[in-house]
Amino acid sequence: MSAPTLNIQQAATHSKVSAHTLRYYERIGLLPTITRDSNGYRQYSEYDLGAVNILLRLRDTGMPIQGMKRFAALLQDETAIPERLELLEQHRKAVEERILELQTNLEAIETKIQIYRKTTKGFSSCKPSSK
Amino acid sequence: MSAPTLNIQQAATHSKVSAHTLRYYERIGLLPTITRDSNGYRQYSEYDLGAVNILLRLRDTGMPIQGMKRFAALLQDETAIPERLELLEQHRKAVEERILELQTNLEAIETKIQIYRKTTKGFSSCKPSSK
DNA sequence: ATTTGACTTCGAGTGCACTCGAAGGTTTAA
DNA sequence: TTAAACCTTCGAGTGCACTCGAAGTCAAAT
Repeated sequence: MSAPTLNIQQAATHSKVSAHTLRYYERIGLLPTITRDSNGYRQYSEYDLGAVNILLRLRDTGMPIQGMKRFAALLQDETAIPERLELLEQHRKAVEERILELQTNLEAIETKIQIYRKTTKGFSSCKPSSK
Repeated sequence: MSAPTLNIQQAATHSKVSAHTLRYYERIGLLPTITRDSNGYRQYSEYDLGAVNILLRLRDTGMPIQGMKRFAALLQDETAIPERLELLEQHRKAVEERILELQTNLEAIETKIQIYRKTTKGFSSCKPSSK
């Protein structure tokens, strides 16, 4: 058995993005390795799906398209493992900082929630007794 | 002593946003309580700065402008404490989910980092001995 | 008296990341 | 053989959240 390939709709379903987005990513250079069948239809290999997967992880952790392009370029250079590592480690740091920032802001919101809870508690204490 | 007010530049510096953004927020209805001096200059009260602060917390945790508008409207209704509470609690849930999602994606990225580290380790083990 | 600099409104422009739709080619099923 | 259900390219459109700049007003300093 040869390596199975997926068409664009299957790849889209598998990766949880739209086919439109997969075409867009390819045309801006994020996915340079997608091959075509005799009709010009895209064929997504296991490798391609892996590339889509990591790119979406980067996107979903806030990396802008420009950063994703840099990583995609490094994926094309098999000797660029240290550079990939550096990019990912820098990004990991950025994401960790982003999580901390979210947690800080979340705490401020929770403080506000507590204040509002006390306010409504004050009102509810005026409710008539059960008797 | 009367309540001190800040001009737009001071408010911007204090809140870490641009004066442009403060005017934008006001004109889209996020800040309906800003008063003006005799020249039409904006005066930011303590209350206004508090409103800006919570709105920015909401923004920085991913709430879209539409949601911020809803909260700003509730701030105008002093009887709407339970509604404010509900909005903030829903948002808190959304932020907690976002943090979990970030952590999941971060783990996937860290797995990739580990793989790359092993690859480079393989190469570095070919280094000549110190003797 | 005039220059500096901070403020005002208003509408237009920017950057990002898609998202869509038109026009056309191919395979599949009725 | 013709209709449906895919796929293709291409350029244009969308939504979001600002961001900017022009034209004008006003107060303080030179």
